[in-house]
Amino acid sequence: MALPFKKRVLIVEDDQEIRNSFSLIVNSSQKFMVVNSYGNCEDAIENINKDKPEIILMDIELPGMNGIQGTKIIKEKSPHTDIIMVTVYEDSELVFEALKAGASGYITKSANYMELLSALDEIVKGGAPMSSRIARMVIDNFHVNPNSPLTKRETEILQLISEGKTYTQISEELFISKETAKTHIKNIYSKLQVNSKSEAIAKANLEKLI
Amino acid sequence: MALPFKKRVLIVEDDQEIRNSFSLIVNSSQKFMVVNSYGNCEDAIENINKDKPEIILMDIELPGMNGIQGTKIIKEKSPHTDIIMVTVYEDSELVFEALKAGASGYITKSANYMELLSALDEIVKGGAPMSSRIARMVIDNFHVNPNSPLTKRETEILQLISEGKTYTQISEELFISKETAKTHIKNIYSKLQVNSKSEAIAKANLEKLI
DNA sequence: CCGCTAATCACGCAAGAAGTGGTATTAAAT
DNA sequence: ATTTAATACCACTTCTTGCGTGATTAGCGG
Repeated sequence: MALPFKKRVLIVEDDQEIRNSFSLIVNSSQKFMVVNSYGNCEDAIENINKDKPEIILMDIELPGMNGIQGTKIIKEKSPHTDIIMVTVYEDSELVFEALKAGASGYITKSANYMELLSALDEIVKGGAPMSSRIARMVIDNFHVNPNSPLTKRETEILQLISEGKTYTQISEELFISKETAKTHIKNIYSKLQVNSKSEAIAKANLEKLI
Repeated sequence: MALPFKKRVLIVEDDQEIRNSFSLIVNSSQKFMVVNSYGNCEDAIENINKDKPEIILMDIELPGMNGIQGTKIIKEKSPHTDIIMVTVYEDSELVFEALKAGASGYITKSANYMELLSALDEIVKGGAPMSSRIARMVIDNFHVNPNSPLTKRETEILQLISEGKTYTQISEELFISKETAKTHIKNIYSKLQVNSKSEAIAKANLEKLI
């Protein structure tokens, strides 16, 4: 393997021991090299244009700015850097926040030698390394509730509401009168116990009705 | 391994050859057995309570009802059956539709012996087998656009709008006057080129602004 | 220091959209 | 035969939006 083309990896992790152990593992590979490591996001952000990492292993719990906030800022400054979160928690809120912030992978600190390197490989080949549990969490998040209280027509209309359509547009699109659209929407509101379009959308997303 | 505890696998696939080859592979494993295989969803749905599969390998392109529609119906009738889509396409629309319908995995027909069995293993241990590209596609879907045209405050307000809040609620929650909330919302509308809350939500989701 | 942007606050008025509360008919499904 | 889903209309109220205008304060970068 051609040495000059090793992928540049940056580590952001406040625990010195973990930092060292990860560095050793990454550097042991023919394909990767650690360009730098920091104990906080602020330093990493400051030096991002100098370090030019292609991949960052990012802790979430950090002194000062946390890893999720840091991920957002780094992705703004360096959009093509892939970030893998490395954390002890598999808490669903944190996972989704991290993914929204721009993370492309999510592994736990218990990752061993092989798991860490295969996560890096996975990133390089355009994938998204995740533990089984995270993968399932993410996929489950897409699932639409099959036990919706809404009828087919109501769901159809709720869908159009979520696309930002007005009463008039909905009625035109479905070839029904505006009054009928209103009736359906009234029924949707009463079933979902809401009283506005945006509340209906919020509830629909929350309960995965669309 | 205890034979009576083999996991029950059902195959829905219209190509006889693929059906046979998948059957052979699955049956070759100590951990899985093919309980039945069908060339269309209709037959699979009809016999679902008799076959009692724990896992279904489901094709998408099928004569009659397609695999996505079939997945929806099967998940209604048998919520605990895990469904893995097996298809030639990795088209993003189809993938997301399949996941919304209730699929827990997504592999391609080119999957070999090992890939197929490890997908089944992955499902059994509560994961979500996917190819690298699909995993990335799914994760990318979470990423929030870091180049939003909106200011921090406007994003904050857009967030509240998406939660179904009224002008009054927004102003109360942010300790600002109703008039100020209106001003911000007007600015949001002009930046997003929309003219209602629900359109703003739609655009925000589309462009991943929140 | 100056200029810009963001964030805040405020008023008014008209038109249209949305929401509330009824009633009612028809077809399909059970 | 009864219920559910889908359709439609009316009347009335309230909220939202469009358009315009103006002003203050804080913070940032040149």
